[in-house]
Amino acid sequence: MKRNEGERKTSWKQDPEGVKADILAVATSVFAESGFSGARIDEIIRRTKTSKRMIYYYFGDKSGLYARVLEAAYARLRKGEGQLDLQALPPLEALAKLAAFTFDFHRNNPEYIRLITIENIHHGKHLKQSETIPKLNSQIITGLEDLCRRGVEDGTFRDDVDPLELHWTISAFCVFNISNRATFSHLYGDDLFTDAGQERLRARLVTMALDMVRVR
Amino acid sequence: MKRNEGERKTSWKQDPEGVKADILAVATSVFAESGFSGARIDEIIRRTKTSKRMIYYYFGDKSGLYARVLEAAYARLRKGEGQLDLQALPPLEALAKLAAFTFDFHRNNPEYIRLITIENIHHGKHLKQSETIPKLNSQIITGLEDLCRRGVEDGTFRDDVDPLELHWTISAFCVFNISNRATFSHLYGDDLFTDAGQERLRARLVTMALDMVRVR
DNA sequence: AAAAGAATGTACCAAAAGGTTAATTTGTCA
DNA sequence: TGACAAATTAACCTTTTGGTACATTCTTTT
Repeated sequence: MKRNEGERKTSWKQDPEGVKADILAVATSVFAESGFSGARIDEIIRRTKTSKRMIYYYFGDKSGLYARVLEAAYARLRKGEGQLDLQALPPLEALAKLAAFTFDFHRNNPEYIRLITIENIHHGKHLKQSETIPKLNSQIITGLEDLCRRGVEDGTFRDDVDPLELHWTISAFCVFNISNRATFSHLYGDDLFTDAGQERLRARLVTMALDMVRVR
Repeated sequence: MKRNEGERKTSWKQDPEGVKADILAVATSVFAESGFSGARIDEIIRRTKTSKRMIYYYFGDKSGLYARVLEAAYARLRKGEGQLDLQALPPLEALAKLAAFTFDFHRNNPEYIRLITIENIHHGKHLKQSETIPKLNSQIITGLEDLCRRGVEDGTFRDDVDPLELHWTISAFCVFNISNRATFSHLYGDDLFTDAGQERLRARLVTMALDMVRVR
């Protein structure tokens, strides 16, 4: 695949969307792997079919690229949840499904969580530049509000449940599972990160979520 | 305070421990503020009373310095817990105290959590170099094992409680509260991070911890 | 088909950043 | 007290790194 030294690429197709998508995909991996400051523009470009110039042509600078990567990560994270169709289920079942799904989804997509963790290290400064992300995320809260309202109406939920607190708790569980895996497993062993361990943690989360809302 | 240009410091006291402590304290702040790759050696040294050479003299290189910073952070984190004297309380009360204390302690010492989060971004590679940290952390688990044993004996705890899972859950709650604050509060508002909100979250954690172990 | 503009590749640059060299001062011990 | 080791300072060096200048090729429009 490697071209000879000094040989110049003498012909190509214009493909702005393809180039942007290529860069974004690779940048997602590299940023998730090494953090914002640790990621190297040259490393990103090396794994890409295009040239360094294109990053600056389309994304302005390293921060701009990271902001777009983060945006895409949030979009895909919330897109999954949106497809759950929680309205179709009784409230308690819907909550159980949401919690279990979130756990699995984060587990299967650790890159997104890592990007969010990295963003927190940098005090959320790229997030503040985005206009699309806040809209995306309000959906999950309105979804939970809906769920709680239905639960209260049919008598299965207590009436003092805070949807935001519920979301916070589920997120804490699912995010920690990814973001602190390296140190936790090194200090305390792998037991909770085996398939069996993860199933136990997921069951624990579902139990906790249901206990938070259920009438006593 | 600024000395004139070119003026050379012509007299000083030797103070290895003081210099090391100075560097460690400043490096803790700078690493916690900017991450490992984002932190600048020059910035660390600028906030220090000593000169750049001293970092390399005492800590080898940037990674070595970070490893020591992380070590110190873990030590102070666990030291707090060690002073709780949980043996003096009935198991359920002891667990409630531990959970609430951990929540407050992490909240009051966000730098340590940030350092651990940063270490996770870097896949725990500095942690692997440390020999003292694993020993420190095993204490918290043996403490919880003790607690569970006492609880089972006096009939207040179920007999299938996993101390490690308990620790994992408490950590998830307390760590997420710090590590994801920037993005969470930006997306969903500050409500849970006000004093009142934090009290609710702490109460929630205690409830959850007790529910995990209590006989039904 | 010519011109204009968008997209792309290559070579290069200036500054930043981690790290080192060499000299100077302080402390210790025979 | 004088030599030797430890501690410290200031200046310097090398590589890395994000970013840019400029030329070239593709695409569209007139």
